[in-house]
Amino acid sequence: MKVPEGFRIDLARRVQSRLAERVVEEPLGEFDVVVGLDVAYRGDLGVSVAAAYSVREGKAVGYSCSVNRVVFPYVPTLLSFRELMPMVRALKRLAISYDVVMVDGQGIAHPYGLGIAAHLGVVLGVPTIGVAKSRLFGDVVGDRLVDPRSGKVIGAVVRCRKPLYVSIGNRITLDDAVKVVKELCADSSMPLPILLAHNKANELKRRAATTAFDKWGEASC
DNA sequence: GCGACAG
DNA sequence: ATCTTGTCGC
Repeated sequence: MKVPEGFRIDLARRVQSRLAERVVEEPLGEFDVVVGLDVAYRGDLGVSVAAAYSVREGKAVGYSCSVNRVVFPYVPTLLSFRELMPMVRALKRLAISYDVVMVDGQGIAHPYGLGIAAHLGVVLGVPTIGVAKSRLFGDVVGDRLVDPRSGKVIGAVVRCRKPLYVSIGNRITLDDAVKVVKELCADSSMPLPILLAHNKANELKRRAATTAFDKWGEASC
């Protein structure tokens, strides 16, 4: 799949830069329910899942999903244009309320300061954390990710089984983001909420609907 | 021009 | 991310 005809990458950059200015850094405070978001693919179908995990109860307390036609290719730094809508749709279907959302991808550790976790957080005005399995932007200095242009800290390297690149998405501080991730790193390679979403998405994609798509390319699941 | 590059 | 079964090893 190629970038849609007429898509202006230069304008996409400006949108990212402007939305990045809206990222809010503030303490998270008390929290219980953490939602994990992930998307699995099958051909041109994208299956997104929101998994709600209660720290207090120590178990999953709810799931929601959305099946969508993929409309944009994977392009480093433009992941939002491929996965943001599917993720938002799954999250909006979640019945239970939550305190913070963990997204499989970067927060502000992005060349324009707006990885998918920050993008989703700003658009929905909700607290988000970016948790990536690999690095996109920033220099690794000890256990920190530093912006090579400004020298400012934009993320942290947190070790679960393998190193994870954690950065704030919105309405949280890096210290709180790291605290949340560490607290949910059980024994897997990804924090529990994201792992639950990942597994559920892979389970659902095997029987993804081939019918009932609406005009926006979304189907039930 | 060359190298890097979330999922 | 996805295409893909069994298999070698801690």
